Amino acid sequence: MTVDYLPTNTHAETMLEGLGRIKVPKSSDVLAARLKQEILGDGYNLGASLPTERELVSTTGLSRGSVREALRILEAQGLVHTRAGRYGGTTVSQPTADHLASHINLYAKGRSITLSALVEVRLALEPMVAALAAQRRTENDLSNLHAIAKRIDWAADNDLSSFLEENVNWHDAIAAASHNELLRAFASSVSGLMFEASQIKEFASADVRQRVRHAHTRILEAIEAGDADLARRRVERDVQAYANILAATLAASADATVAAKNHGSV
Amino acid sequence: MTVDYLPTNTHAETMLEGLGRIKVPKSSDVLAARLKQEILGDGYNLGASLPTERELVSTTGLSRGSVREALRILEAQGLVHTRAGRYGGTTVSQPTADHLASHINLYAKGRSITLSALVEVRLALEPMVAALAAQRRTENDLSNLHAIAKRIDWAADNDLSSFLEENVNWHDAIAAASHNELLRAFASSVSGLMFEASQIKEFASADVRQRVRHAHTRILEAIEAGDADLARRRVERDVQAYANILAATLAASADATVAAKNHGSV
DNA sequence: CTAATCTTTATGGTCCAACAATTGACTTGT
DNA sequence: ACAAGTCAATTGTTGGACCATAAAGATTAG
Repeated sequence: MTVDYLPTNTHAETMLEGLGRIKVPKSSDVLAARLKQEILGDGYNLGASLPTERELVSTTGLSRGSVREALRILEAQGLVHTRAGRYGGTTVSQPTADHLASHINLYAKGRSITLSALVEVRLALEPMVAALAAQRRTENDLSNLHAIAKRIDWAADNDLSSFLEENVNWHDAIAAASHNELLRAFASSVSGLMFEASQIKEFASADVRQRVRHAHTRILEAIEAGDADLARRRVERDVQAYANILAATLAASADATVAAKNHGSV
Repeated sequence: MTVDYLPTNTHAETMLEGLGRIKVPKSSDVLAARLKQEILGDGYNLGASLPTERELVSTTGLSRGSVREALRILEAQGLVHTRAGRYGGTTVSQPTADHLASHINLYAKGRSITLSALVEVRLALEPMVAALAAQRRTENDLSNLHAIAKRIDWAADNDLSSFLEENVNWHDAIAAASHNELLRAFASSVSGLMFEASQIKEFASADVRQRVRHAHTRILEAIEAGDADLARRRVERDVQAYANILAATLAASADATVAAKNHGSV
């Protein structure tokens, strides 16, 4: 990949005024950007096959290594998927919700987002989620919620770890019932982050667990009844209550952040 | 990278019951995951240098190509940054808000999120953003907002395109004033998506522009006064009004989606 | 002595060529 | 008809070589 550039003429600054630093992009980045453009444009439908690596080599003039690096970039962005073997190759795909959640997690962990900041986001998202869920929940959504509620009831008295885990599933199930994919991705990511934080500190005393179960019951009632406003208010109160307990617990120990601990795979 | 696997013994299914498909991960994925774990763990601080490519080659036993593919993956996730030249190398970095926004955009575009779904998310986020902004805005935040408001006033009567663009800046400035980085990243991404959608369809008649300016004035007043509840209510009304106009416009033309058009660079 | 310039060299960027592993279609045998 | 084996195109991986970049250090000019 040849790039036009001018030799550094230190003396002749008189001309060439408007030139800043000349950045020479990497060939893999250029190819990744071009392919991304074609994928997002109207060139490729979902599941369509991109040219093979060796075809890309011949059409672009780059080496196979550079082509492969470009494809790794696109793969990390969830835009393509590659399969080895004959009739394999690189096909166009959609970024999954897990993909997005993973990037949200990376951002939150990298920035050391505080727990109280997470609560604020949750306070923004979850009431809306519940309201939409009340309007749109299907029978399937409801049976999922009932099943999870049952597991939570069992775990509350037996297994604290799975109690917290099922709690995340609960929130995700409600988010799914909202039938708004973007909202669900946001809400579930935040729930996941809260879950990790809850494992670090030791919330969820027996009393708290009891309150959570009660709140869930009332929220599910509202969603089942299709009462959006009621569901919103109850979730609002629930999250607020959780935030208060959190604040009390944090009163002594300095404000905790979402530490960069373990992470899910992309 | 050697991987233990069993030859496909089609007959002897009697034993080995619980074995599903054995996936053989790519060496670059394995290395990327391991490095990611070390970065997110307590191994590396921000700005710390990873081993050089050639060092990784010798310590991992992989080829340089595989090592570089792993590094491209981490780079696409915003976890590292590489510089060429002596004393260059790979250093640990934080995913930027733009990075996250780019991935959110990819998700939304890939899923063909509807405009009404975007409005729902906005309706969840922006009132909270405004309330927090009212509580926490600094003098700097306010002067930014005033400057943008001025530019919007000018553009409203002259340049429709830059009017819409400054509108995005306005929303981002409020989100910045909330001083909640995660909330800001979410809200700004959604604003950006709405902006693209607004360019496709032709909202923003003269009447709408006038309403927007008036709403902005009243919202800024509330934020400047530090009245969180007032700011929340006014934003709520503003977004709701926008949603209504949108619904009316969409009444005839079938519900539009966020088409996969052009995209910003990661 | 100071400042500009050249040199050095460790590092990432790129290319090439070859072989291994994978996998689904095809062929063959029974 | 079904099972097993063969084939071929494609990604996966490796090794080596060389180029481009950039900052520290050495040299030179004034």
